Amino acid sequence: MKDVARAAGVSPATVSRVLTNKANTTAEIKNKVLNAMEEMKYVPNINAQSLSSNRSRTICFTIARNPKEILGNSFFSDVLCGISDAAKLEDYNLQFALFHTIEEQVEKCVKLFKQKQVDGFILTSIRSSDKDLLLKSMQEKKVPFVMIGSSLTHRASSIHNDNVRDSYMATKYLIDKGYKQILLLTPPLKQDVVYDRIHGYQRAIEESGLKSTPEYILYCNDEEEDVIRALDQAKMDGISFDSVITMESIMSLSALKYCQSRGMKVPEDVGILCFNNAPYLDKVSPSISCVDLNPTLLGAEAFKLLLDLIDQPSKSLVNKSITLPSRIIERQSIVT
Amino acid sequence: MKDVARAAGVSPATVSRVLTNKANTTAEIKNKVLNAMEEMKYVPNINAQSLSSNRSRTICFTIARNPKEILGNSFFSDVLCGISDAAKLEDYNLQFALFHTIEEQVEKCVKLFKQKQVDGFILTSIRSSDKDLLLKSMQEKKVPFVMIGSSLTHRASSIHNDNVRDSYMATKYLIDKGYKQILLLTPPLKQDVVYDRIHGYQRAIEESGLKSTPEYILYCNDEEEDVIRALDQAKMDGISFDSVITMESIMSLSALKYCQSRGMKVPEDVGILCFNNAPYLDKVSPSISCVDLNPTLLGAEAFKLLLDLIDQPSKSLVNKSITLPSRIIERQSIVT
DNA sequence: CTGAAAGCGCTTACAG
DNA sequence: CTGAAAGCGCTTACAG
Repeated sequence: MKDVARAAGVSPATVSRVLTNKANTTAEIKNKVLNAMEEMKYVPNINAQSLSSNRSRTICFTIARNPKEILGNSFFSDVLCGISDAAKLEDYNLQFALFHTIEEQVEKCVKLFKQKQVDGFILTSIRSSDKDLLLKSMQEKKVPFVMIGSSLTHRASSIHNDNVRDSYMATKYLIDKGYKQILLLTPPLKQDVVYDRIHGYQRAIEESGLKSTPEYILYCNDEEEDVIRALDQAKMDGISFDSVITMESIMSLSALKYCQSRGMKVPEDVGILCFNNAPYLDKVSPSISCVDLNPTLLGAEAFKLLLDLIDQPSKSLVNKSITLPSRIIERQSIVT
Repeated sequence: MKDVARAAGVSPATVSRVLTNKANTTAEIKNKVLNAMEEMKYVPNINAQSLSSNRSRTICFTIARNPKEILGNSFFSDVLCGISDAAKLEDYNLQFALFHTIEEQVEKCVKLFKQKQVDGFILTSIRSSDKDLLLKSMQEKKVPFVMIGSSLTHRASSIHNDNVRDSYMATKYLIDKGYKQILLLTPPLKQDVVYDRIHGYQRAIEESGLKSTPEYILYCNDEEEDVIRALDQAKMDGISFDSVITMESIMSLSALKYCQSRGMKVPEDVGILCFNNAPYLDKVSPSISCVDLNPTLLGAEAFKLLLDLIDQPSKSLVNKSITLPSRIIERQSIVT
């Protein structure tokens, strides 16, 4: 920097000023400095900048619990792409952290912030049971963060889909197609998204004058054998169904496999619909319809919201919450 | 830090020494300092540390070109998990950058390093045509990096599978199962991995006394319609086949769909095998066999190698290259 | 083994 | 609008 200052015939302070683009500077001087920087291929030391300004221009995207599973889910990959592209536009760097326990996450996030290594966080895949601890800790320490997903019990800035509405819409869509006995297949996770979707599903069922029976909600893990077992069990319990909604896209493959192995035709005998788009859904036969949540946009909006929080901490009290639209992608697994 | 020093009754320098764990310190003093840090919940400012020590303890994982496609591939998700866990053990932070063009990547990587924001890079998904520019630029600027994948024409530290051997093994495996007309389905990418696998495939064919015809190597994109079209074209060209190896796991789904729609039974009429494991492969019917490349280990090893490079730059001339084992996961798409 | 001091490369009130 | 100076919070030769 000193060298640039000398080359441009000004003081280091002035170089800093054109760099930060803050105080007004004569166009002439500004150009001289800019040229000098160009010629010398000057690159400012970020650490020095961060130390002085107390800002790192780095945010961190975190995934909690079972990172491997979650990351393999293309939903999160897309979110990550959205964040990355949005961050690039603002010249922010993106850090990435996977956690295996909630305690680890709390500790590390607070530490990263105190260390001034990271200005804020985008939190995702938080279990309901973890939210309490995590959100409270972050808020106490005044760590800026945005959550992907929502919470009934906690006030926090968040970006999310309207899970109740989406699930209502999905269920309604099946009903409109003539399906009457709709199974809801869900992982046994205590997450708000699960509760919300169950709620939306029930609302649609009831509104349509169909009978809402809790037995039609099946809890099972997303491994194939779990899905098959759950469906077999339902059958044995005398539960007949003409369609299935799965909460994870990967579960829909197992549902399809089940139907095919049991001689049920998809979509005529059984319709299949899942949440979240994924690259394999249109490559199986029949291809599987889904509710697309627009994860890339979700990521981009999460970044923008976080930036607002970082820039204007006072506003963080407002806890802005943004709901994004989603849509149904129609494929062969539902009758037309 | 000053406060800690005061509380412990020592100088800041001493605090720094116990922090960096370098110079010898009396156990007694060390404990006093440690206790003081604990009590005050002292967290060192990373930026100051980095500024002084010229080390950021941050590495960056980069994905070049079509990040969305690539990231959705569970291979890279697994690599990322491997890197993340390995980095955590060494208390390193992980930064993440997606690039849309090679020029962008070169510029940004060099900049991040010069800014002292990042100590080194893990490079992946580099096209052969980009390698020249990228590797040369990084080496010229003395930016430490490790490449996932290998290169014939460039000397660089890398972690990779032996693609020739893996492909040879996969082809041999099919031949041993009795398949005689093996189609190789590959994306039209100018990447070493593609060349190597073609080579291994040809070697196995020739060695087994089967005739090696270039028409059995089909180039097509991984979209469903591309795969179907390629297979239809082959058929029209009078190429009959009893098995298919696909280079991308997602392509195997389309190959399966093709066979099923044309009344060919898998695995009896046509066997299917793909490279890279993926969560959906065991959930389709029949489930699809694959060559598992052990991506998590790949990521972990990449990190370790990079760390060596950063710690001992002199050794970077050695360009260590590590080859990891892979294995075939047997599923239903191949006869037993 | 430890302390005082200089230095890392920036930013930003404070004067002018 | 600009410069001189202090300061950000560490590390690390240099003495002792």
